[in-house]
Amino acid sequence: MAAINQPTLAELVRESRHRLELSQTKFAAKLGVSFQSVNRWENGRTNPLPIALKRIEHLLRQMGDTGKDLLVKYFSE
Amino acid sequence: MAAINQPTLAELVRESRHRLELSQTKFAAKLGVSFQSVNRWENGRTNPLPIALKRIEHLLRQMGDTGKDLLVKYFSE
DNA sequence: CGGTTGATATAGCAGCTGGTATATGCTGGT
DNA sequence: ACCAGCATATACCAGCTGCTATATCAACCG
Repeated sequence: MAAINQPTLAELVRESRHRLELSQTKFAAKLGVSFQSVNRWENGRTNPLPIALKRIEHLLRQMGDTGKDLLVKYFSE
Repeated sequence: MAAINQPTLAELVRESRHRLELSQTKFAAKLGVSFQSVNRWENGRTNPLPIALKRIEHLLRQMGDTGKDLLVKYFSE
């Protein structure tokens, strides 16, 4: 946990989603949130709640090497 | 997913937590939410967001037989 | 060309969340 | 008896969420 919080939570979300090759709608479904939440995160309008960050971290872990650098960059600690 | 939503989400939360023998604070930490959220859920003041329900379902699945009946009762579908 | 479909962006609003703070009761220790 | 610690309950408020709805744009297709 403990993702960096500035200035790039938006990047984390968008990049994670792109690496999974999912639309905002499908990524949202995978996380268990609404598509609007993902959209707002990516456009910097709101920040993900901690439980959502935890899910994103979990997805990155499941991706193996594909998600490793993002894990290090945003969840190191 | 698709937990029943009435009249007993509060019971689901409290019962799940009790079976894990955790305080509200520790259960909250396990879920990735604040202790206040768990407290509000158990006292019927608010309902868990979908992503939180998903986490609760996940915990119940990890509990094996201990959580089986709750899964059936609240997450059947 | 016009129509449809999928993906994205944005708004408004009721309801939920986390942080901070206060209060109660209970247990264990001095 | 006093008190520190823990678990619980509740309040307030800024920020986030889901829902419903609208709008734009690109790709496809008849």
